[in-house]
Amino acid sequence: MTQARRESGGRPRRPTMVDVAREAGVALRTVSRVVNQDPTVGPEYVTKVEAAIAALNYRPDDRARQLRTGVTGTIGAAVRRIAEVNPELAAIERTARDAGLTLFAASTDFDEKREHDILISMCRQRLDGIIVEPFGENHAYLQPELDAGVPLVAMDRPMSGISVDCVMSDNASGIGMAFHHLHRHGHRRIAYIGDSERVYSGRERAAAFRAALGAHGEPVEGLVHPGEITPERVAAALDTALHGPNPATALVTGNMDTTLAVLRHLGPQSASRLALVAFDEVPLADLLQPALTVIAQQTTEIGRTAVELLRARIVDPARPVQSVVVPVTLKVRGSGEVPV
Amino acid sequence: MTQARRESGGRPRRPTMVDVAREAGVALRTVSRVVNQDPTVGPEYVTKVEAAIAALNYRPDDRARQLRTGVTGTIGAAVRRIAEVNPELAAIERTARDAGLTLFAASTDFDEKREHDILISMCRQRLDGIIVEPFGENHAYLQPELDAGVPLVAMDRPMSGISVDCVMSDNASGIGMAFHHLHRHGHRRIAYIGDSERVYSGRERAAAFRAALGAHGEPVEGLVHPGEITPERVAAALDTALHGPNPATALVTGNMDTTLAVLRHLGPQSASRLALVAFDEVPLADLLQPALTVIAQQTTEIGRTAVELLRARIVDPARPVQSVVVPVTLKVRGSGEVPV
DNA sequence: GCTCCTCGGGATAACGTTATCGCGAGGATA
DNA sequence: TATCCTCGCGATAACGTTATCCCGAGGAGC
Repeated sequence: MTQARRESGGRPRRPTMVDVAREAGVALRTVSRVVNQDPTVGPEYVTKVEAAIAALNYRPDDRARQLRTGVTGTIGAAVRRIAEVNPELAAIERTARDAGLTLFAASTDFDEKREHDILISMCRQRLDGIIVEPFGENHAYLQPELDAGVPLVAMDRPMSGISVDCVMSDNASGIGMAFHHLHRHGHRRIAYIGDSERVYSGRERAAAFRAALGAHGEPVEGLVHPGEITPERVAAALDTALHGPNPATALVTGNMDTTLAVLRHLGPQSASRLALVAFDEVPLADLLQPALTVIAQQTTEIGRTAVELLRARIVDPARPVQSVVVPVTLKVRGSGEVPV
Repeated sequence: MTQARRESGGRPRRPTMVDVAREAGVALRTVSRVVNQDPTVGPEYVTKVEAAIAALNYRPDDRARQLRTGVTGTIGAAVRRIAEVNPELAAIERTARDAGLTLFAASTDFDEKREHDILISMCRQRLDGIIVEPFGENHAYLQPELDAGVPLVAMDRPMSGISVDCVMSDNASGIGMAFHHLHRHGHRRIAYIGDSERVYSGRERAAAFRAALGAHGEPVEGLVHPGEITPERVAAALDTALHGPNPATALVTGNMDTTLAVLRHLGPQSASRLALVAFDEVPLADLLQPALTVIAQQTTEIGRTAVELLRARIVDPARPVQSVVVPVTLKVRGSGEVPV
C-alpha cells in the first residue's frame, strides 16, 4: 500500500486529509484535530486516525495550512552570499530555529537587481518577515511592502529611502580602536585601505579613519585609500602608502576582501615588516604568519539581534523603528604589534 | 492610498485579486489572466487591471498559486552548513537560478535529528525536489516520500537504505593521486590522517590509501589513521606517524578539517619540513607557507550535476537511478613538493 | 422526568489563486 | 439575412487545509 496512485500518467498524487478521513471513517475535521493535537479528540478516534495516517503515509501540506492560517512560520534572509563564511547568517539560522521559525536564505550575490528580485519574491511568498543585508542603493520600492505590514530588518548596513529596524557594528569605534592600537605601538604614519565610499560601511570607516588622524594631529594626505576592491586598486594604494615620500609604517584594512588583497600583494616575506590591523575577522587568521590582529565584529550577536528585532516587529507592527549598534572588539594576534 | 486596511486591530490585510477585480471593474479571472500575461486579454483591460494593481499595491500570493498549480518552482538543499565555504551549494544556487528555480537551503548542522526534521519539513512544503548532502546513517524513513514521487538527489555521499540519484567525487582516485605525487617525489613512508570510517567518504578514502600503500609494496602499520576529527585525536595520530620507530616523511590528510587540525598542531615552523598533500581545498590555501598542495574536488561541477540530476528526476520520476562520479584534480602549490 | 449545560464530533465555509466551462458579440461565409 | 466560428471575457469549481458554526448525546440539577 506504499505506492501512491498516479493521476493519468502524471506524478503520483499524495493522499490528503480527505483520504485519511475516508480511511479512518471519521470526518475531515477530526483528522485535522488529530494532526494538530487538539486535546478534545477522544482517544479511540486518535488511534483510528493515526492508523490511517500511517497506512496512507499521509503528510500534511504546509502550503495549504499556510494559506489558511495566514502565517508561514518562515522568515527570509537575503544576504550577499549564503555559501561563504557568514557567522551572522549562522547565528540567524540558529536563533530562528530556537524560536521555532524556519529560515529561508538566498544570495543577493552583489547584484542590485537580484536583491530586488529576491526581496519581492519573499514578499510574494508572504514570509512572516525578512532580514536583509542591504546591497543596493535605493530601497524605496519596498515602501508599499512596509505599508502592507511586511516586517523587515536591515543587518550590517542601514537601508536608504525607507525607515526600518537595523542592527550593525560600531564601525567608527572599531576604526578608532585599530588606529589607537597602532599609535600606541609607536606608529605615526598609519595608512588606511578600504572599500569604496559608495558603500555605507566604506563611507563610515573612511570617515572614522580621517577623524582619527585629525584627532592625533597627523596629516591625512596619501594615507586614506578607499575604493573598489580589486587587486590592482589595492596594490596601487599600497604602493602609494608604503613607497611615497613619507612612507607609512602601519596599515589598517577596512574589510576582509581588502585584507586578503593586501596579504596576497605583500607576499609572505614582507608581510611581517608592516604592522597591520584588519577590520573584520579573516578565516584562518591564526594560521598566517604573523597571525592577524583584527577588529572583530560580534557576528553572533548581530545575527541574534536581527532575529529578535524581526520577531518584535512581527508581534507589534506598530512599534517604533529601532537601530542597534553592536560594539566591536580588538583581537591581538601579532600583525598589529610589529614595531616601527 | 498606500495604507492597507487592517482587520480588527491585527496586521494589515494585503489586497487580493478580488480587490483588484473590483477596483478595475472586471472579473476575477481577467485579473489572473493579466497577472499571468495571458495574450488573450484586450489591451484596454490590461491597462485597467494594471492601473488597479498599481493603485492597490497588489502582490500575488505565491502560496495560493502553488496550492492551485501544484508546483512551487522551488527546490530544497539540505547541506551540512550553509554559512560556511561551500562551493557546491554556491553552484547549486547558481544553476537553480539559471533554470528559473528558487533555492531553499538549510543546515543539517552535523545532527541526524535535524537532518530528519529538515527533510520531512521540505516534504511537507511540497518542494519540487530535494538535494541532500547526507549525514545520517539510515535514510530508510524517506522511502514513503520516494514512493510518493518526491524527487531526491544525494550529493557528496550516497544514502543508505534507499536508492536515489547521487553525485560524488572520485575519492579513490584522489587519494591515489595524492599518494603517487608524494611517492614520485621520493617519499616512501607516507602517512594518512582522515575522517572516521563511520563516515562513507572516510571509509572510502582510508581504504584507497591502504590500497595505494599495498600497491607500492609499502607496509601499512602505523601509517593509516582514520578517526574523529578532534584536535587531540589528530595530534595523537600525527605524533604516532612522525615520531614512531620508522617516521613518516610525508602526509596525506583526508579532508579539510583534518588538514586544518594538522596545520594548527604542526605550527608555522615545522609545517615546512613535512611534505603534505591535502584532500579538499582549504580557504586561503595560497596564503599559507608553504602554500598547500591539494586534491581539489570539482565542486562547481558537483553542484551543477546535482541540480541537473534533480531536474531530470522531476521531469521523469520513473527514470533509472543514476550515479555520477566526478574526477578530482591535483593542485601543486608547494607543500606536496617538500623533498625527503 | 424534564430542562439545561457541556462535551465531542461533523458539515460547511473560508484562505487566494488557477482551470474549466460557457456565453455573448462580432466577422466570415453561403 | 441566417448560420457558423472564433475570440474574449465572466461565472464557478477546484487545490488542501483550518475555523466557524451546529448538533446530538450524556450527565447534573430541580
